[in-house]
Amino acid sequence: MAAAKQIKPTESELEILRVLWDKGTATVREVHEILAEHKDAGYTTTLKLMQIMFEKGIVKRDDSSKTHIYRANITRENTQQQIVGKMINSLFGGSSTQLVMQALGNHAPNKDELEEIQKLLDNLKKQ
Amino acid sequence: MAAAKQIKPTESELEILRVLWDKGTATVREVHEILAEHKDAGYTTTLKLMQIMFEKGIVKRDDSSKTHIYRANITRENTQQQIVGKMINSLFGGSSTQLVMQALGNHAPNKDELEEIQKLLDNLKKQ
DNA sequence: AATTGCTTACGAATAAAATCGTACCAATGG
DNA sequence: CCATTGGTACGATTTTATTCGTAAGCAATT
Repeated sequence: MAAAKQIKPTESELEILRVLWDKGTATVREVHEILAEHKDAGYTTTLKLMQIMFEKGIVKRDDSSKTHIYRANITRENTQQQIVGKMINSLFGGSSTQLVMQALGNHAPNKDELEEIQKLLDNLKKQ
Repeated sequence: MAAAKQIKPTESELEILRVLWDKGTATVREVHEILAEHKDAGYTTTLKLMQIMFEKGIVKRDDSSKTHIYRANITRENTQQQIVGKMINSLFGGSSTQLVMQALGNHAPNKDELEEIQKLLDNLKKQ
């Protein structure tokens, strides 16, 4: 198995990744339009960031036509795992439970979600 | 009520805060000794960071004697909430459930912890 | 009184991230 | 054919975070 990539996207890179994860593929302009709704930075800034991400291997791109088409090269799941893991260690003294309590306490889920969590919990209990 | 502080500690600042949260109060040297176990940076680096944190209001200090005594000026709970909240939005599309599943799935808690989570879950279900 | 050791203060260097201006290229429409 | 439009490339600047060297104060010890 290939060594796990130990890549740590910056805050801005994460914003871009979110768009790519949602859309699957996107051009710089598409990404930029979406980011611009909430953030204000010029087009070339987004472009440059995506170029840097390409150099780092965080995204792939198809440059066969003039307008390049980007896609994420790391999965949402892996990135989540990476970041959550680090946060558990740095903020919750290594206890995932503490994190879970914090998350549930402050952002209560609805009925369906509660059920889902219950199921996972039941599974964990069996082991 | 005073407006909630929207302070975002950096990575290094978080390391220092962890020590202060654990110990309650500490001198620069004490903090530094602990950090130095895992990280390698000079004493004045830690000092400077703590001075900056003081300017930002992240920590308080008692400078009545030569060796200043520091303590955190933001709570662990608030900071956790802040950071977890942001992560839920930026990485999990606003769904705390997704974060919880991720955390539990990859860092399974032990029996006692499972019970604790179960209790919280039961409480949430009642509402 | 001089030396040593521990402290804070603080400017400055370095590193990393984000931003933007400008050049340049290709396709398109007049 | 030329101007316009929309794209990439890329150097330079700005901003933020981190690191450290050096000065200066103070107290204890020689």
